[in-house]
Amino acid sequence: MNKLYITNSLSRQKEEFQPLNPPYVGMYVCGPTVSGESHLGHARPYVTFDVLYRWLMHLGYKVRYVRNITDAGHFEEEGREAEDKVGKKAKLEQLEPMELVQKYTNLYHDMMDELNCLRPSIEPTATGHIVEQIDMIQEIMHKGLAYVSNGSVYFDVIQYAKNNDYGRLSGRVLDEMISGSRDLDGQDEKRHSADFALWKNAPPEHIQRWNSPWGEGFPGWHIECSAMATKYLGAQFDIHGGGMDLQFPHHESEIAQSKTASGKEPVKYWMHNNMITINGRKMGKSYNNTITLRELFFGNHPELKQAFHPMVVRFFILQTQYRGTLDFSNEALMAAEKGFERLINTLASLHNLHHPGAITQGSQDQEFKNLSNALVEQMNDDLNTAQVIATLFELASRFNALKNLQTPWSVISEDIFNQTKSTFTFFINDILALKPSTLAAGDDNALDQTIQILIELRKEAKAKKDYATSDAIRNKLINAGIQLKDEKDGTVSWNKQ
RNA sequence: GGUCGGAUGGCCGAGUGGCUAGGCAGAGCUCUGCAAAAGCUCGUACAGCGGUUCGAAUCCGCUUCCGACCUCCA
Repeated sequence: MNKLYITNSLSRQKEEFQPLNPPYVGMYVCGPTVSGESHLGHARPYVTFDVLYRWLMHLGYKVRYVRNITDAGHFEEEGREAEDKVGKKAKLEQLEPMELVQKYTNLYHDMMDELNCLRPSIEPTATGHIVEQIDMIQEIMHKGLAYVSNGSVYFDVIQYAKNNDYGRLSGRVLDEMISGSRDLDGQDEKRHSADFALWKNAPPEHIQRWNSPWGEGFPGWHIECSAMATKYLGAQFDIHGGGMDLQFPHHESEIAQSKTASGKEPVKYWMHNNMITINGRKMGKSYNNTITLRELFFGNHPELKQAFHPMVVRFFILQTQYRGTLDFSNEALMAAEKGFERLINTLASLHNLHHPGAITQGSQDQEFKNLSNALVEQMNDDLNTAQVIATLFELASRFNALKNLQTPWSVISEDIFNQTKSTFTFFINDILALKPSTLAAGDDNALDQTIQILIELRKEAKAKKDYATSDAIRNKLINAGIQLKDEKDGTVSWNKQ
């Protein structure tokens, strides 16, 4: 498979990826609502689409990656107590909305850095695009698919559905949604329960409010993504990503808005990552079962037996293909940690492993080549990072065997070795983007030189068969967090525990 | 209630008709002064019941259980 295939939620099938305007690719991913701290569940889409972003660039595409920051309050509009999340929290904490939003935005950025996610090309904020949102709402009104009610503006889903397939993305049938909808207690300003807000009139106590042709208010839940995606990627773009829980109503409504405004199908490929579960249930605010990324990284949570390094978390996420659910547990994370360390240790030792030369044809050259090729095919097959990692482990075993002289060098030619080594390194460093979690030898020159002195002393003791001294040096270093390893070739390496 | 998706060895997770991923844990072996690391070998799993087929974890039907969405949610 030389071409990239991705599962398009629109067709529910794997489709060959063909950009609208190669080599350019426009990719929009729904970002966080910065009214609270990012939790483990949030990490999944950002890691997933970070890998996609990296892979697309590797394939030679020029990618504009847009990921929004939702800093305008979304609200429980059908609940009795409609409320602005950002506004409410701000009052509780006695903070300015902007201050609160800034705090959580900063935290979010820090966590993304920890997870080694590349920053997007553009990171637009909802509050920074009120004008664009109002413009789009007016365009929709001109098209006759929105109406004003008590200072709010609603999208007329019934009217839209007469000429469009509302429900195509999420596999819903409008009639069933109508019959299955709940009693709304007559508080409804909407003509129909399926309609959704484009603009909401702001009650007096609402902190975030902007002037609009319909009075003071704030934008509806879905309009920001339509407006900002259109602004930065055009009326039609290639990829729109996000969590599966956003498929309906958020993305379905986004399509309706954008399509109404521009007359065009906005997105060619919709991609949705599955949820992270905990004890079999989706991790989410409404379930009160979230573990924030900070808690995870520091081990500050009753559910956690220990802290987990961000790279372990990234590895854990990538061990599953993005469309499957991923169940959190301490045991699963700890297993991931062990595996991750093995892979990273191999990578580190590979850096200093060189082919002895003089072998132009190895008995297993073909196998090494097949494994390298498999990595590419597995990425192209809907980003199957689970298989990629499995293949990397197979390569790791082979490299370790070569390093420890458990396999003769005759199995591999110099060329193939160098190629495979570079592919292996590239996939870990640049595609999966996993960084060593521990300080490798050499990163700290002073420490390394200090330890080299101790290694020398121990070597002298060993030469005199003074094992009491040599073992004492090693054991004391272990207590200090430094592990010495006697390598097969007589050298001694070390790493931090 | 409606719509959709799952059920894989002790655990996590790949795999859409035959070639029985991978990781973690476990057992054994090799290497080693001892460690650590590493390599090799082993366990032969696919919710249940039927069916299609020469052959099914993989296709079809039924049953049981679980989850997601339908309301803010990555």
